[in-house]
Amino acid sequence: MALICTIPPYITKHKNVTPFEIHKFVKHLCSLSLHYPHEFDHCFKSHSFYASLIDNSTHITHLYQVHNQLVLSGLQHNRFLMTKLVNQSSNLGQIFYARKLFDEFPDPDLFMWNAIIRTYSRNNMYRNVIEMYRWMKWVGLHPDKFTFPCVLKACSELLDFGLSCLVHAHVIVYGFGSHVFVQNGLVALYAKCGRIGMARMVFDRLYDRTIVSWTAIVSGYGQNGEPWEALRMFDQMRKTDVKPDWISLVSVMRAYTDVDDLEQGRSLHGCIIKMGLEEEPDLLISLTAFYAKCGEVTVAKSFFDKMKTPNKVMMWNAMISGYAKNGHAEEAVELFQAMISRNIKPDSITLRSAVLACAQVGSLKLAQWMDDYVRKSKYGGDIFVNTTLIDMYAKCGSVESARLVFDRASVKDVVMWSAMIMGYGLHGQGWEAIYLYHAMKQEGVCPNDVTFIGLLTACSHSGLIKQGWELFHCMRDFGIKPRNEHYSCVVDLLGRAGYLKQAYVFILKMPIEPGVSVWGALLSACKIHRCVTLGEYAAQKLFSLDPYNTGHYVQLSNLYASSRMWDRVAYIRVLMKEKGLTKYLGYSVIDINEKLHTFHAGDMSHPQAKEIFYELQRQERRLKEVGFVPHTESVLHDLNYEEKEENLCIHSERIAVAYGLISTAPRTTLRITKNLRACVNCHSAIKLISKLFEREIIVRDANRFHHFKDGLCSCGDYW
DNA sequence: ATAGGGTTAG
Repeated sequence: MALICTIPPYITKHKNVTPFEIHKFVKHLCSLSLHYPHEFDHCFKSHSFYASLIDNSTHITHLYQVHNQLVLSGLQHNRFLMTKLVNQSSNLGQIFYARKLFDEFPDPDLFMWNAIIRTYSRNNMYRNVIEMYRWMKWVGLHPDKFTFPCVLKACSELLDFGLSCLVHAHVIVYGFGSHVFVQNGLVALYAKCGRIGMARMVFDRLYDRTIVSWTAIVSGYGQNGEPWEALRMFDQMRKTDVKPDWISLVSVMRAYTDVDDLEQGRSLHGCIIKMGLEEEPDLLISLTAFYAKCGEVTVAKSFFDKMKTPNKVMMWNAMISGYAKNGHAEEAVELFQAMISRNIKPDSITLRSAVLACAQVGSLKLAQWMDDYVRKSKYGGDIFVNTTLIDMYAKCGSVESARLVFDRASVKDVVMWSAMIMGYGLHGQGWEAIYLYHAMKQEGVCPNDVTFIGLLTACSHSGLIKQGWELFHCMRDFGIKPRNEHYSCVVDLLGRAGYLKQAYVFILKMPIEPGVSVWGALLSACKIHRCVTLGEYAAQKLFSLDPYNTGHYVQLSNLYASSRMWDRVAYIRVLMKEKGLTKYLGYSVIDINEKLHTFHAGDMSHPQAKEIFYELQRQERRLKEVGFVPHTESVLHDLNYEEKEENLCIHSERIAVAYGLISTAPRTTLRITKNLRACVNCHSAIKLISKLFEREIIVRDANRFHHFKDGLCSCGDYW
């Protein structure tokens, strides 16, 4: 037959056949074979003919046809062709069809088993991988060098260390103790299980290290919080003949991201361009994450915009988390909303980053929207997402909502308990934090260093001096070494109670070098208790440790102001000018009708400015009526503010309060976020306003929350 | 005939 002589070489040898042509050809052959069965015998019995058809098929219907034809030709028990069919089903993502073929095959051999195991591995169905592996051993087959890599991958994804050890034992028993592919799998496996030491041991014993081995160890250190070691290994790799490929560079990029080394990362980016790997989509994601995390959000955004497949969740995640981590919280939220409107499904990491961004925006309305979204998604039970939600609500001013999330979470670990404790601490609810700590121990959860930071902060924010002191000493019972954050809480506690000398002695006895937070706490205490000499000493330490932070100069100036040492106040002003330090501009944000309104000191730019200032005057009159005396010294000399605005005596938080009062129904709680510390004068004024106008007012300043109610503040006038 | 490594992050 002329037809058959011309078509088979074309279809079997030419790789660029379109699916349509195959489809048509198979159909054609099948129909012809019904009419001329004998003429086609030689063709339908040729294995290479079928093999080629299978390899070139691009749609499941092609496979159905080939399978039908195999059955007709009595080849349905041919191991070679049936395995090929399973493999190709796997390539086309047809997991269930692959399994059906496997199940129908009477006596599968090792090839067939490997094919079905690989199918599950490629589709991230790791439980099935293990199930098939166990079954395969049960029927008496020995796993080989093709089985183990898939099984090891499955162990590492399931994070089952016990199972991993068992499989490692099998590797040795079946004689693959020094096979490179299998060993590479072991390196990656131990690294993922957090046993980087074991990973390194396996790696060191490898005598033929490929790029895959190096990538496994570099990424292993990266995943285990040792980016410096990861970079050191990469350096070592470069001294060998092994050439980096794009997958290995993903891990190296991540290490540079973690150590925040913009310069080195940039130079690696240069190498990537030279190697012609810049268009590699997944490497582009790593580059985006790198630039975003290092603060170069514009560069990152340009990569993001270059993205070819706009539904790659990881790219969105890299950009959203990058924005969130660099003070571009609003952009992060906008991008998240853009993602949803484009119908791209966020994953749990997207949600974590978006929630983190909401926490930074500080709007309770936005926080509630985010919470609703999470609850409707399939990540409502995700322990990471819920922990971030707790943190978000606490930072947006509603510790009650944070508690609701905490209570509805079915699984709780240390980090979640700590986040809730930290939330209470932020709001000065020390007793709640301590109750929660006891409840946590009752549940059998062991506290860690972060738990104690939360507890000590809670005690210091609520003035629970004795309790804080006791808790600090409890840390030893859990084998936790105090860090600077812990010490600074204790200094704060002692300072609050007026034990300034004791606080100083406590610092001198610290077994580690006291850091910025410790001296900062001492300076604050000196400001409250007007202790100039010790305060100056603390300030000197701060200036040498953290010379470009304006806040320390402001604190020292406030200390001088509190002691009416105006010449010193003026001197600080000169000092700051000499050092070229500019004062931060203070601003306050209030959320009214789901819109954020930002005010600077003396701000006249708001459309309702007239009404606001009328309200402010009304407030001033009422305050004077009840005998309120402004703390003129701190107002006039508070370096938080621009000079001309100081003269106006109208700080941003007061404007926000005034606007809140005229824009909301009586008794509505006002929630305000301020970028700097609260000033003494505004603090006293708002306390009175909360009583006179019967409003609860919650102000988040740079350090903590102030709950104003009935003329009092939750901070107890110490901050 | 079949294989291995990587990326966001409370």
